[in-house]
Amino acid sequence: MPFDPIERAADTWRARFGPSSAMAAVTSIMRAHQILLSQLDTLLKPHDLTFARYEALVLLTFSKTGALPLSKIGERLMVHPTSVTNTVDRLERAGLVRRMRNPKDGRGVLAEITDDGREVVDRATEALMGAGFAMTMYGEDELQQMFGLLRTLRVAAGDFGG
Amino acid sequence: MPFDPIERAADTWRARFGPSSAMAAVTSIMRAHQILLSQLDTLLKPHDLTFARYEALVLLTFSKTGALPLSKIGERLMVHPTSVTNTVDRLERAGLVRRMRNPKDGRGVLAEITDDGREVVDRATEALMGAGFAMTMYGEDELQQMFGLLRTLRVAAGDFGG
DNA sequence: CCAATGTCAGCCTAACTGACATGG
DNA sequence: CCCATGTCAGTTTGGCTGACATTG
Repeated sequence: MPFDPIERAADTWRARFGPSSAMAAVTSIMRAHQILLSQLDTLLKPHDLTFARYEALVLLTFSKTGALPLSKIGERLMVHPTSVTNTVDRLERAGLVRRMRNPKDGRGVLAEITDDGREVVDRATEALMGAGFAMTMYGEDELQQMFGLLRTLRVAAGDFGG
Repeated sequence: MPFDPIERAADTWRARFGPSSAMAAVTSIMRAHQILLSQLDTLLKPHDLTFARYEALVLLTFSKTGALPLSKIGERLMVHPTSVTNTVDRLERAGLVRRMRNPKDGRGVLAEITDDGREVVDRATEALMGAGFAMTMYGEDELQQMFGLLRTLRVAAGDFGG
């Protein structure tokens, strides 16, 4: 591929419909997501994790007791309740978390990370950090710039602050 | 949600593992993708399109004859051959494209956009542009900045230029 | 009685693997 | 003969809706 397909599309778009920078930015985000997910999942595959499951495991290691209500997990990772059930199901089948009744709320369920889970997440983290999260083409300032730019989108979507 | 969950995770991460800006940037891209896809798909739903199918249709309108080999579509949109087959299947079932034998290569198949397809893509484009591609929180300079930043990632992934 | 939590069944989308038929 | 193109079957993943039981 000798040319940038997104830039090419943006040029055609501009000639046809008008301003195209929003379309080019959106398409770039879509493609960046695809690239990163593919590379991260490849790094995580030897540990039998996907990025979604890895994120859930890391979140559990961040809590004092290693356990969180499923509702909290969904809130923090911003995923649908049924997706949390699904993710925890898979982690539980792999022996990386266990479900417990929430002693403080009979309606709730806690996901608690197991010793195996802690080992797996440590090794997976090592792999991801060794690969610089597939972002080694960026300098520190660029990474912060990207975080800042995208935060505008997240705020507008009502992710937080509100 | 009173605080930024990604920033919170980055702080915990930094205290635990060290530098976290790569992780924060990656997580931001993942979330941005999720937000945009949800909003764009909502805009496209009345037209019975997903963003992936919309992109394929637009690509066809960009070609002189309104037809492209499936292999070309996969290359431009950077998706797997079986995904192209799947996308074209759905578009064909909806009557928006039709399959034709490629006169220049007996192995190949062309997807050609139909008159219905052109009407649908025009109306869908109108909807997306009316909503500013869900990027109205950004100024022109920020959109270009984002495109430029993400291009570094796409180049590193070998998307083009080589 | 209403709200919150989580599960379940079921559906849709997209991506992938491996196998395969066809044609250059 | 090898390569390219596209399809097919089957698997995995995640996201969603709607219904439901349980508990606060």
